Amino acid sequence: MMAEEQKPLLTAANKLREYKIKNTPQRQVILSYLMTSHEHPSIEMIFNYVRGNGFSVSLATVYNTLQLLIDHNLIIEIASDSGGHMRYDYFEEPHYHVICVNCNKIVDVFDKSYKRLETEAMEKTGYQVFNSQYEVYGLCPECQLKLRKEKADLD
Amino acid sequence: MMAEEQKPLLTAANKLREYKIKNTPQRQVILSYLMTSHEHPSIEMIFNYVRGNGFSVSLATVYNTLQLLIDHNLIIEIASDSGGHMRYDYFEEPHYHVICVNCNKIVDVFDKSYKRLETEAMEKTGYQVFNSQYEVYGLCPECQLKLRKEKADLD
DNA sequence: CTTCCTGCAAAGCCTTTGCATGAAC
DNA sequence: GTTCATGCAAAGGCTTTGCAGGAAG
Repeated sequence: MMAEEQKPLLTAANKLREYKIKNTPQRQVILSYLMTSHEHPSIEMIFNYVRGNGFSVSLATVYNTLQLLIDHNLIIEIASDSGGHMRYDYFEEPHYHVICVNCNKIVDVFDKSYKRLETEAMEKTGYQVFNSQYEVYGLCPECQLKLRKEKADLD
Repeated sequence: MMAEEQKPLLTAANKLREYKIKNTPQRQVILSYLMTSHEHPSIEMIFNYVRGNGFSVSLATVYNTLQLLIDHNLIIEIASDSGGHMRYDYFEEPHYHVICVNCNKIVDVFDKSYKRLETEAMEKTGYQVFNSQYEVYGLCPECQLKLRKEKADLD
């Protein structure tokens, strides 16, 4: 097992140091949650996670911290549409998201080929491109079953 | 010149009829605005546009109408990030968006090759895919100049 | 004639802000 | 010791809701 997986809080602390962001317990917990879970959590999930692990935190701090991490390009914001709540994701390896429109579960696909379009975008528009995001919307396998069953029950 | 370009309100009315959506002046104006302008307007821009053209409308109706059009897959919502305001776009021909992070201008690129990834997403995740969106973030040519000038003025 | 859209105002919710305390470096 | 993060509570802004009147089909 890799050291990083054993001490996520330490890994997060190091990452903060690397980016010259002042280390606080709240920031370490929030970042380590984003780095290790693959839940793409919402603000509320993050807030509950931090408190649930015995750390004090306020919503204001969650908002502040997420904005800070976004500004440093450590994480990205995902518009999860149905429900209208933003979700957050540690973004080291380029990947795209497949989002369930029913339960909002988000799955990663680690294929960065979509990044190739950044060049085309630059050439066709003259924009100086920094970044791009690809998102796919559909129904996850569980929700496909659930909805099929609900429909069957109506018959 | 094509007929559609001459009578945008009529075209919008027909589109509503085609989708079996009850025709009202507000809906016609909103849809025709989205179909003809390439501004990817925000809620507020739509509200002002409708009133500016001599039609009565309330914010509640703008929200209702946009949600209705989204539910019928006539338009899509774009998360324009900086500023946090949603933008709306008539979405007939598949295309992706290049968004200026400084002035929020959104430009279309009509290359649907990104849609090919939907198949991969389906195979890799088991999701039943409906839809996908690709967005590129950068600086538009005008803002590149503006920011370069501002920087020069500091010297 | 029935359905259901509009628009107002109120309610609701999420996010941001200001400021005092206290922690990080 | 200085800087700056935290957290509370209050303010702010956007979006939704309920309901009465009225338009669309």
